[in-house]
Amino acid sequence: MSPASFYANVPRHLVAVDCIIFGFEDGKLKLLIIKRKVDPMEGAWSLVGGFVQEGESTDNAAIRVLRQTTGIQDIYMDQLQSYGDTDRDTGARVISIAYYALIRISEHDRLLANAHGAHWLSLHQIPELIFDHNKMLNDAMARLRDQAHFHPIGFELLPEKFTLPQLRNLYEEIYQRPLDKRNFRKKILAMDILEKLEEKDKSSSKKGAHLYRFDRLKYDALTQHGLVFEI
Amino acid sequence: MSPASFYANVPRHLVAVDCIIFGFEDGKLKLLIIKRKVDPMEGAWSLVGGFVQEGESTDNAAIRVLRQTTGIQDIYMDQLQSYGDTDRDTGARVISIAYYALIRISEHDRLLANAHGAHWLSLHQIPELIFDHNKMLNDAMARLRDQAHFHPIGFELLPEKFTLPQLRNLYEEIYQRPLDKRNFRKKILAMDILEKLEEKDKSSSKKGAHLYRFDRLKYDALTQHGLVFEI
DNA sequence: CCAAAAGTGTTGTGAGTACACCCATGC
DNA sequence: GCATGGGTGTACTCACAACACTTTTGG
Repeated sequence: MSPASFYANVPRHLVAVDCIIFGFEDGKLKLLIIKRKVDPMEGAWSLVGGFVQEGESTDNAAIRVLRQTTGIQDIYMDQLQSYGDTDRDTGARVISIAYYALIRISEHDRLLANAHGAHWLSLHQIPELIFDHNKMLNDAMARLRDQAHFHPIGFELLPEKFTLPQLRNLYEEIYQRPLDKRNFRKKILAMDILEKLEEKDKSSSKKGAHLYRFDRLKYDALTQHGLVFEI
Repeated sequence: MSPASFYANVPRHLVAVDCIIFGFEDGKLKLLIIKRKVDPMEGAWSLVGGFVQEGESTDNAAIRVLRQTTGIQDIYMDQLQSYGDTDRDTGARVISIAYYALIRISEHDRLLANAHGAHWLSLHQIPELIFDHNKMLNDAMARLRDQAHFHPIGFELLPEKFTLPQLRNLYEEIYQRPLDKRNFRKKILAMDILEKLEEKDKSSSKKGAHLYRFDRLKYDALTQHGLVFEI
């Protein structure tokens, strides 16, 4: 059997990527979604998605789709899993590979996203999404919780400089449960991976909270020597 | 834009499934692999795989491919992740969705597998596999370790009746480190999810070890009430 | 009787958790 | 001067880890 004949006559499929994009703003976890512009389900809420092109890796497809649809780029992104039920897309048989992403919401991102018709919605206000997108979101939330537990990915959602109350608030959102203030500080500071800055952020209190910066180099070094991140 | 025109003119792709199939025999974790029968790389070692057919979900494709290639069916199987680099398959651009599976190796399975040209190899003896299959295997091992830690999937690899030394041996293989005999017994028995049988297995000692059975119903019930499996 | 694997308890330690008051400052 | 959120220390509990001897029985 020649190579040509092995790969020939094999059915081909539409392959899409869908992005579950998390952000953190005003103390709330948020999701970026858009109004679908094409039939079927035109006008319904949808994750950001698009088709994998020829000669394009699926990872690159996710990056491209995100940039084209929202103007966002250079962010933390990882594959979630693929969704391959035959009837998941009501318009055609489409196999979709879901990616989840974490971004720092800033005015810049917000403006770009808005210009592209994308919206940040609080996780508690997510409407019915098309197809199996709600399931993708649930799976992504579960993955986010799992990842956050043992990997320092929370910092991908915060500005470069952040306060400990902000950081704790973020993890409370991710885990959906309150965390003790003192124990949280103790644990995160004990890891010795944060750089304490002189500046204070007075935007949320009169006293002001110290700003910190995540020291990735230090984190990498300590990880080499057996440090296990855990929050 | 009509539905037809949205999905038309979108490039289509070959989509494969590849199965990382773990078994446990003679106190060793093993992997089921085959000799590839087609070019390119004919004769090289490969994971069990095949193409997703039209009108077939990817989950079902994995089940079908496994059955057709090895005669094995009705086993624990879960999606790992997809692999979408453009040049991962040297014969054509193929997007592959990897599944990992756990099976109880028995004479029955072994004969079937052999008849289909499949071989069980100890994890320490895995040769170079085609394409990115070694990477898939590594990812699957990592997933297996993660899953085994908090989910009772180890039992999928053991016969219905097993001894505690067998069970401990299995986890030592999965984690690649020795586990304390007493602490292991204490922990697993404390969960109260094993049924102790009267019979003993004398195949590996003169004294004989008690046989146990995993009580899934009890496990499910206890899980409802907050039990967290952990080994 | 002895080799070989199965089975059995206790103790120390470190991490997790619970918990209440003072501090700094803008208004 | 007071309201608001930021910051700090201690004590208890429990799960984990370390560890050595007895039991059973086939040969």
